[in-house]
Amino acid sequence: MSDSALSSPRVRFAPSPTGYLHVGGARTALFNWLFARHLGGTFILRIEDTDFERSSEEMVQGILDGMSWLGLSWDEGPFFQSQRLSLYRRMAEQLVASGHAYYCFCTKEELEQRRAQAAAVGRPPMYDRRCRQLVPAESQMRRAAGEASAIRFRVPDGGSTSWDDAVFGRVEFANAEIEDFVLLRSDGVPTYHLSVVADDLDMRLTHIIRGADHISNTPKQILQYRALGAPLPVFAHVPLILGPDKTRLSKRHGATSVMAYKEMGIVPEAFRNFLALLGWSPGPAHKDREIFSSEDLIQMFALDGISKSNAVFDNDKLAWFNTEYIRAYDSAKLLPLIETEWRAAGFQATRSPQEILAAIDLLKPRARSLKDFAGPFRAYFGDCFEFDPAAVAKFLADPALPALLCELGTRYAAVPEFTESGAEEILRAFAAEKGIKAGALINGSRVALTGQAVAPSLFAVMVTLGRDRVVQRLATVAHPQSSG
RNA sequence: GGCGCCAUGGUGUAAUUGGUUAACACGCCGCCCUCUCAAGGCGGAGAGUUCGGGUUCGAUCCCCGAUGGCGCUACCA
Repeated sequence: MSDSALSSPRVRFAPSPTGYLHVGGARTALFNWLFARHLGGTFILRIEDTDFERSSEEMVQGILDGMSWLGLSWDEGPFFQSQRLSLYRRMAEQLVASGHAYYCFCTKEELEQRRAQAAAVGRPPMYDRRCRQLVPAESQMRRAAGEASAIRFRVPDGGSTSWDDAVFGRVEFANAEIEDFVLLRSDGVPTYHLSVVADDLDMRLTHIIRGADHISNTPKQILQYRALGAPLPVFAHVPLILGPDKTRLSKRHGATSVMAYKEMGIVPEAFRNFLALLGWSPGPAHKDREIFSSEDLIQMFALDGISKSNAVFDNDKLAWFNTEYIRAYDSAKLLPLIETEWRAAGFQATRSPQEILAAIDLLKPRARSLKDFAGPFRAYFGDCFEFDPAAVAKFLADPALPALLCELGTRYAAVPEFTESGAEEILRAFAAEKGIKAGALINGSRVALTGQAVAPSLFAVMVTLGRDRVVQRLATVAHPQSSG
């Protein structure tokens, strides 16, 4: 690695648009981004869409959306491999010309058949290298005759290929274990093995930070670097993210695309913070802290903090990060996120901006998700809300209560000033006068005012709602059907 | 099957790189607070570091083996 690699590294995130941005990919992107930002390097986005069958534009958009939701900005790209095919073909031909690759005329069907045979006999299902023997003249003739051919890499017969992984240390593979892999398919489309190194080289990448599922592909790529006489980048393989059952995270574990978490009401910074700490740690100096802003993360991030073992995705921990972030957010910063939820839920806030901000401040300490603001917290932002049947059953079951609440409302209507402490005094005096427990009145009022059994301190709620609304809602409990 | 990688409470991570009763967070349980639910405060359970051998005065840490998990094993990426 050259000095310039350290002073201004170039890294990339290279997803293939065969699915949405999933959490594993998002974390790989995050680590690349943090690494680049930490060192003042360049973060490149490259879309690996050489599998035309499975790639789609919709998925490309989904990946871009996921990236921007997480705040992962890229400096170059997005580049599309589908638009760079000539580069790969040129490199494949160069490899043929230098004797590092050869034309293979075996058809897909033949290969499959031989693989099946090998498996039946218990032999390793590697390509038998039969086209390696072909003399150039014959290859040339068959190609001229229009016979389809792929280009395969000529893997050295003996020895081994190794590298010093920034995460895993020295990793070594015997060349005998590596088959003569296909570089260029017979239709002229490159395989992953070719296009990654062609692009990583062309884009002058200094560090390849990617999932550990690529470890066994790495020697195939290193062999190409060597054949080309090109310097090796630093490889850093990141452990995988597992589901609760410790198998690789997949759809059957539930949400797997990052946008699904957005839709669950997760705040992007919470998700980013959570993701950063999955398989990476800032080290003992920061071991007692877990809430890190992106600036913190950028400042602390280093490859040597990446763990070697796979990590289990823990929804509870993510939920905790989410509550922490929602609570810490300024209500003004929270508002646009909440407005998005309202729009999605078809809810219209009918109160003034100041009232809305005050209500957010009151509610955010007990929000688990942004969704709460468009669901159970509706009553604070408008008059269109529903009564939770369980809450009604729990605190409004006493048939005498509605009339009492209505009367309490008239007391409130009569006082000159409506304050938190004043409202409490009135309620408690009223309870004493009627010979009932204040708690019954308080709990009943809460349901009457918010539709919920759970809410912040009742008198704070009252002040936030404003006297008129309080009086009106206490009165309407007597007629629950006109609650809307 | 072959090859590669990994292994600290249920989960995520620490442990001055061989040196105390293995720490922190999430989750769980209990108590306090209290008008509900969170939050907060206090306390608790939960690992002797997958197992078995070594090396060493001493191993979470080094070595060997076993086991388990994961990854790769395509003209997918």
